[in-house]
Amino acid sequence: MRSELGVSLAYGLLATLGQSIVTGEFDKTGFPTEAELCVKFGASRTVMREAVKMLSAKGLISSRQRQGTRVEPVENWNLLDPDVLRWLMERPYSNKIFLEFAQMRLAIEPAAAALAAENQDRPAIASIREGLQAMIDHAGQPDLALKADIDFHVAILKASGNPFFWRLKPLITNALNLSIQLTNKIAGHMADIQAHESILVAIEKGDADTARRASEAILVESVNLIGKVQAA
Amino acid sequence: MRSELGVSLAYGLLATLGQSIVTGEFDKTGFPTEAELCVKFGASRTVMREAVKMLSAKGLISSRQRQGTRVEPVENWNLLDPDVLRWLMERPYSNKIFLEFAQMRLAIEPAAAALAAENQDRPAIASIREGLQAMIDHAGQPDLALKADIDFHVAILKASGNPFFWRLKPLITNALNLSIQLTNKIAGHMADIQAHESILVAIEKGDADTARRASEAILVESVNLIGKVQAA
DNA sequence: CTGGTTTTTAAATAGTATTTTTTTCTGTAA
DNA sequence: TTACAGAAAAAAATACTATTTAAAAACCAG
Repeated sequence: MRSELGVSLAYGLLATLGQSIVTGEFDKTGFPTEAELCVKFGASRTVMREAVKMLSAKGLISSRQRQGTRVEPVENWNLLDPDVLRWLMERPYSNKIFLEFAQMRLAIEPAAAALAAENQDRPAIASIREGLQAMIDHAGQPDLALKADIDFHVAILKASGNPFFWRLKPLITNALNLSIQLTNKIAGHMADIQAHESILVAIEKGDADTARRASEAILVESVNLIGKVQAA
Repeated sequence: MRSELGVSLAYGLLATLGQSIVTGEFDKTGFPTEAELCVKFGASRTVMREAVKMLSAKGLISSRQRQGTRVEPVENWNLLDPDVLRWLMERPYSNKIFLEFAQMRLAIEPAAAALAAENQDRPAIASIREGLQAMIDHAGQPDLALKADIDFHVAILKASGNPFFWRLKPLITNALNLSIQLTNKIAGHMADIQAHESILVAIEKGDADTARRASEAILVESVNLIGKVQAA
């Protein structure tokens, strides 16, 4: 049996099961046995075991012989996994996690901006500028502007030269897609081009402190905005 | 065939293959085919495929039909995965990654300390104090002091109340084990108890700014120390 | 450049091994 | 005779093996 979406069967099951778990579908009934899952999804045991292994690698479940497979408590879920975070953000009643995510960005991105100013990786800084230019060029087209906004922020992570920051790219890309849409929805809010530009200018000048503060300014604004959305 | 170490066969293979990949063992020869791996490790195809699936979930390899399995470029490896980071830190010539890791801590931990001061989660703050007390009590015993030091830092992440910070626990625990040993080795250096205590006091008082600065002080010191080790 | 061949992973199928819980049995002491 | 402790057996679930078929992509012959 082939999956409908072009992805492999195992990855299709991974997504289906992952979403079910974060929405609490197995909270009461407990997680099914391998055999039950195979029947339910019409997949072979081999494929099902691969999917289960990947879910347990993400911290969502754990399996033990004779005891079966159990959903792990939420605090063991790997929020830093892009899939896990997306599943969580897509489910209903996910307001809190948007705020917590914004708090984490507030720790990461100003530090990355400061490092980028020190690091002076010219090609990487050029892609920050490209992101900003795309934001300006597509100001009227929400989808393209969203993508450009994300590119801008991710390019700063790259320019920091620190692979730990750069590694957050898939996480941030994924989450910003949902996060920016949320803030734009309520207030008719649009990204502040000037604020973004002032980060870039500081990085280009090699002024780490100013870059840090400019990044902080945008993110504090973002945290406040999400707080407002939640109140509404 | 059962594994020697009590871990499951798939997890044993995961570790063996993961370490081989980060030390560059397959750089020249290319990654073996499933069949070759099965022969080499005497495992069944199913188990081998589970291990390969987990490695690809960590970004180290990718598989495509007919093309075989390939080692991904380093920038695709998931450094935020505790296993991947440990494998990288344990291999020779890993100095750079220690510095980069310290830079990331410098972004995260002061922010977590500030949030902890605002959050005032009493039980969590109590465990920070327990960590500090253990550092004092076991000052003469390197192993216990190391563990206490780690407990202290991790407890701050917990006290922040932000699950993204808390999620870094396995990563930080793993990496600090190797990192603190590195800094202690060279200089005959010991953890600075007073500096640690000043973070705790600020958190207890609810003074976010002071907590942030105290945490920064320790980590800047740590970054410098690692820089010195590299010079040596 | 086209169509078949080959290679390699993807998936399915069936069965064995192992572990751990639960139940049942049994022997002994009150 | 009953109660209980401990041992033995059964059962349930995952862990693992072995093999086969399918599909995709590269390769090669014509």
